[in-house]
Amino acid sequence: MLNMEQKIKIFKALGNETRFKIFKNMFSGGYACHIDESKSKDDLIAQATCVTTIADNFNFSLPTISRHLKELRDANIIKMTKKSNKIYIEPNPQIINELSKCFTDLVDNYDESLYQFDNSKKEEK
Amino acid sequence: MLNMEQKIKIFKALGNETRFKIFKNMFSGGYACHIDESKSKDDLIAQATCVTTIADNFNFSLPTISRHLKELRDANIIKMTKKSNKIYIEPNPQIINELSKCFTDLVDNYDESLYQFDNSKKEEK
DNA sequence: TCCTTATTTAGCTAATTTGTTAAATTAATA
DNA sequence: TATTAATTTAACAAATTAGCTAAATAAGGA
Repeated sequence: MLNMEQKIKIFKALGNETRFKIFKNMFSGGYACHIDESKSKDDLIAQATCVTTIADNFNFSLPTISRHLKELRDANIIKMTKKSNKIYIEPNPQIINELSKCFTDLVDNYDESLYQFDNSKKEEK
Repeated sequence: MLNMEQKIKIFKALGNETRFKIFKNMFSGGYACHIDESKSKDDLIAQATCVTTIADNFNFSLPTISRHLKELRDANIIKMTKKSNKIYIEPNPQIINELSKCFTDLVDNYDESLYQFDNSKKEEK
């Protein structure tokens, strides 16, 4: 389960246009490429991409993108794995699933709290 | 459907501790109170709370909380309704449901894109 | 070993955010 | 009508964020 601090970190990370785009592209396969042909195609690392590849998609300097990636990593949204002199980046779907669950829980609890005041609404569920 | 700009606005809004707490309390009923006894109990406005009540829960000045609430409203996370000289505040569960759906969609799409590389994983679903 | 590639760190500036208090606005109430 | 209550706006300061370039680090290849 995510604690409040972790959730806020995730929101902060995704509340910036550049980081949000990286995140989105990451998950929708925008950067995905099979870099290491010697590796099996189900090897996530081989499919993932590196800092420079991501930076090429933006008009910002490499160090700037590097720092954005660090923030996404600190928020646990992406995983970064060093392999030789490159860093391979993968999304972390688990954390997004958890976050999604937090939201639905919150709304479900809210719906329930409304029923305390109004029993007629129970039928709508 | 939420566009990118709207999503980023929501993340930015929730990426601040004070605003996150307001949001959380809002949904978990922390501030909920039946203010207007003359109104039906299923009247959301009557159950909602006002700016000063929320500010009482924080060690920040009223204008500061007022501005935080404005940001939550601009992100469509809460609704603010003026009634006489008070502003009644309710959460907007719809937007949170939508956001939650965006996340699950993203993860689902990501999972699918993985299956393109590895058919053996399809059974796990 | 020297050069190249990939990435991060350091040091800096500009922009944005977050807080403050004081003043303005709006509506209810005495 | 004068006062009080609820809220926002304005003007400002401090902290944080987001960008840059230059330098440092780490690994691979000639």
